[in-house]
Order: sequence, then C-alpha cells, then structure tokens
Amino acid sequence: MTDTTNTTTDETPHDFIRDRVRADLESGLHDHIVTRFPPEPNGFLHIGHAKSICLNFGIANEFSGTCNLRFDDTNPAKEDEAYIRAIQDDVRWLGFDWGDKPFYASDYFETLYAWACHLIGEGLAYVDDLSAEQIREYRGTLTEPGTHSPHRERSVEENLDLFARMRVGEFEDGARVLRAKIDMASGNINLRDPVLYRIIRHPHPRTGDAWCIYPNYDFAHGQSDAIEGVTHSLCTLEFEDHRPLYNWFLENLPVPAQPRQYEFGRLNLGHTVLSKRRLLQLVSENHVAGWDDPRMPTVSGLRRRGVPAAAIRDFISRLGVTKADGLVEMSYLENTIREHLNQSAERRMAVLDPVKLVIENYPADQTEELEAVNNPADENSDTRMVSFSRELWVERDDYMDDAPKKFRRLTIDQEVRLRFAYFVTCTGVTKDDAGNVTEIRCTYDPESRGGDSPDGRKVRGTIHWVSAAHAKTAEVRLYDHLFAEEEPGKERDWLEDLNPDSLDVRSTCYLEPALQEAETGIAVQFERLGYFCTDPDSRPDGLVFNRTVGLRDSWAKAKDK
RNA sequence: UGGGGGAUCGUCUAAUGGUAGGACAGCGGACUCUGACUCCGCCAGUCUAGGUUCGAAUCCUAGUCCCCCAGCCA
Repeated sequence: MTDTTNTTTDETPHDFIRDRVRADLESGLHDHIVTRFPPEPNGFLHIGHAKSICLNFGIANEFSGTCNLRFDDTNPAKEDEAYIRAIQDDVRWLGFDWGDKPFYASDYFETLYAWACHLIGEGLAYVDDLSAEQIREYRGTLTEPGTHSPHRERSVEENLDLFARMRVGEFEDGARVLRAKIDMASGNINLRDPVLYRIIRHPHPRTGDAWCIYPNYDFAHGQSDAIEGVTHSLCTLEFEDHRPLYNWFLENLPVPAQPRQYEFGRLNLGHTVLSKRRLLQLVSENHVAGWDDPRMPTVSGLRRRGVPAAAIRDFISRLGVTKADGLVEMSYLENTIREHLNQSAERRMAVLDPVKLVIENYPADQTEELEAVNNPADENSDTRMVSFSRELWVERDDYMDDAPKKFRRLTIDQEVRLRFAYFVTCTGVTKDDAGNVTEIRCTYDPESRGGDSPDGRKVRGTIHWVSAAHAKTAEVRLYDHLFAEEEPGKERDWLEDLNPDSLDVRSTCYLEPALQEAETGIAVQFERLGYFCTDPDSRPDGLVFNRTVGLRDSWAKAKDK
C-alpha cells in the first residue's frame, strides 16, 4: 500500500447527513444502515464522484453499515462494459470494498416491469402516443401549467395491452412511452406525468437484446434502493426536485422498504471541469490523451499522475458536506497532495533543465559514492549511495550572471553546497554565440565532503545535481491546470478556456540511477522540484516521469516582484 | 415571473440563543544540507434592513443575490 498517511480520527465527522444517520440509528428507525454509490457506466469516474464514494462508503463504514456499488445502467445507448470495469478499478483503488459483487439496476428490469404494470392497474400510468416534441409542448413551461395528453384516459386494459406490445417490440423507437399519471399542473415539472419507459433498440451491456424498453432514472432509482434495502440514498442537489417523485413511487408501489433520499452539494473544482459530458468531449476531441491523461480530474488521471488515494480521501473529508454550492480552489487539493507526499515520498535528485557543471580541481578519473537520506520526514528513513564525479548536471536556473544579493545559488565567486556532496565556488562560465550558458566551472573544497566544512563555514544555498557519467536520461512531463480560467466557460465557450500550456514535455532530463527502479504511479520527490512518478509509458530504455505536483516555491514568488 | 434549494474571511468550513473558531490562499518573520518541511505572527467574514431577547450567524418579518428544474439523460 502507498497510503502511509492516515488522518482519520477517532470521532466520526459531523455534517447534516451523518447527524441524520446518527439520529435514525438512535431512534431505532434502523439498526443497520445501507447506502449505495450508483454510477451510470457511461464514462470514467472523476473527483466529484470521489466525493460521493467517500460519503457513501465512508458513512457506511463509520456506522457499521454497508454500501452497495450499483450500476445505474438504464440507458444502453450511452453505456459500455469498459466503463463498468474502469469504475470498479477506480473505486477499489480509492480504498473501498463492496462485498461479493456489484449490483445493477438492470437486474431489476423484470421487477420494474411488473411494477409498471401495477401502476397501470391502479390507473396511475398510461401509454402515450405523443411524440417527444409533442410531449414537450404539452408539458407547459416553468410558469404555465401543462395540458393533458389525449391518451391520458385510456383504459387499464388498453394500457396493459399497449405496454406489453411495447415490450415485445411491436412499435418503433420513440413511437410510444409509458407515463405516470400525476399532475400536469404541478409547479414541480417532474410531476407533470413523467415518462417512465421508452423504447430503445440498442444492445445493453448486460441484458443484450432481451429488452427494447427501458425504465428511466426516476422509475429505476428509488425502486432499486428499496429492493436493496438502502436506508439513506445520498445524491447531489440537482435531484432535490426529483425527491417528490422518488417518494411517489415508493408510496404507490409494493416496494419492500422505504428508503429516504438526502441531497448534498456537488464538488466544483477551479481550473478544471467536472461533468462527464465535458470530460467525454475532451477525450473524444483529443484535447487530452485519454480518460487517464494526468491532467484530467478523473480518478484514473489522478492515479496516473501519482496522487495517492489517501490524499484524495483526505481532501474530500476536509471539504465537509453541506448544501451550499461552492467552488473549491485547486490549490487546496494540491496542498493536500503535498502534505501526504511530503510524508511518504522518498527523495531523489533529478535535473530537468540541465547545464553542465565542471569541477576544475576534481580528478577527471575519480568517482566516489556519497550517502543521501531517502526521506528526512521519516526519522527511520534509510539512506542510499549517490555517485559523484568531476562533471555534473545542474539546473540551468541555478546559475545567474550578476545575481542579486538574495540569489543563493551559483554566480561568480559565490560558494554553494552540492547537496550531500561538497562546497563549490563558481569560477566562471562559457557561453555560446547566443549568450546561453553552456558550461559552469567551479572549484570544490575537498574538506567539505558530505556537505559540511570542518571549519564551520556556512554556505548560503544548496543545489541538487546528477553525475553526468552516471545519469539516466528521461522524458519528464510537467503539467499545469487544464484550464487557464478558474471557471471554464464563464466568460466564453469553455473549450476556449483550455490552457494551451497545460503540458510541458522535457525530453532530455537527467536522473540519478536509483530512479530507474521507481514504481509506476508511486510519487517520489525530486529534491527542490516537486513530486514525480513513473508513467505507464515508461520503458527501461525510455524512462518517462510525470510531475504530480510541484513543491512550494517562495523564491519564484519573490523573484517576480 | 411557477416549483425546489442556498447565502459566515479571497476559498472550503465550525459555532445547534451565550467569546464568530479552524484549514487553504495571501503577507511578514524564524529555522534549514531541499528557497521544501516545520514553527511563529499578521491580514480577513456572519447578504441587507427592521424586529424579538440581558444576549442573535442562529429566532421573526420584509427584501437582495446565487444555484437547480421545461430529456423518451442520469
């Protein structure tokens, strides 16, 4: 496991939903609570889903209840088996378990069909021949009531017959629907005779072509909850309007239980988008390399980028649960990731923008091994040996001509420390015709081996390095916000807010050899730079790393002033 | 303008009639073999107007602003 930071406390968190659960347990309404996470398998999970996952599974765990993973697979036109697999991988990776097997709304199709017939029998549902467009017209508007369909008063027998014939495929797609008979004048538009079943001839990922009529969300969700004995059905705010309909089905159908729906505010994150529709578009239009592109806010993207699952869980728990709709700053997530990685990530040295540094008074044929600590945040951390020699790679921006006083790095006549190695003093540089530094020259103090001078002399800065003769070459991919604007689409079309510089590929970086062994997806810290992990694209002869997140850089801030 | 929700530092939140507190961000400092980490300090908020009360973020009244709903999507 990669999760070394577990910030869970003894006491369970307090929010309006947990308070409700606690009260229902104390009053004896339930002695065992059941929640569920019900994704539609029409895309990959993103960090917004992670909030729902952490809430549903988290609450079940905290109160010794159970949480079902249930696929809401009621629309075969949009769903795919591949998504079913990816979703399970993501939920598992996030650290949650759903027992024997996942549930599927499609497992209840037969029951749902019988319940639809029950509704018809009660005079509470009817088959409508109106077209989709006509239904929309008859529905009325937000301020005007709707009008009754001419087919609203069909007899029970005729409705039963028509519905049965819908099922066996006598009618074309869209020709007829089954509707609930509720109230065409309701202020809540969901109650204006909502459609319950529609005809869709499209193979279903699980039921194949067994059906050509499918229940929609409203007719499947609450009933599925009831069948599974869900006690607390937690969903996002936009379903508040659906709750009266959810309850209407529970009241009018012979369901085995009475689940209750509670709504919480969905997660909005700055500088990205969190809607499956938009994420799908980013993938299908190749604005990103796929659902798991490390710039994507998907669970798989975050995983590929090197974000630990524990950091995601912690981030979610820090947000709390409320009904207010807000926009969380990306820096909040980044901070949480850094906090976890600072504890867990091993340190290594790597140079991303290399320039040669030559130590003039170091023997050309000499190599020595220096000891470097792997994780100073862990007092039990072990160490590793790093090869040192006359020619090193250092970071281009660790040298500056005519540097200001505050510049604690290489500049003529200034002494700095090479981390874990020696004090060196810059004696000069060579440049090409364009004025770019091609080589930095230094002298070193052999007495300072290991990084400290016996005379107690202090040095103002420490820079990282990699021995040129020993370095491994790698491609390193740096990521920035996917969107340049905090709220994509606020001022113009959301795609225009894409950040053109979200991906910065450095093809020739130099790493200390130990990094060749780095485990895919597990972040290590490149000292002074940030957290990085091996990408799945990486090969022994073509290493590829992703930057998970940079280190805080107060020098960069100071420099800009 | 029908129905349903929501408003507390820049951001996310706590306070359930009794000192408006925390975290992130920002700013300043200390420390440092990572300009990281850590530590210290500072900045900053109850949507508005009335009312009830010894006392109001919390209760009442009237406003204001924001979000969601007119799919045979979920």
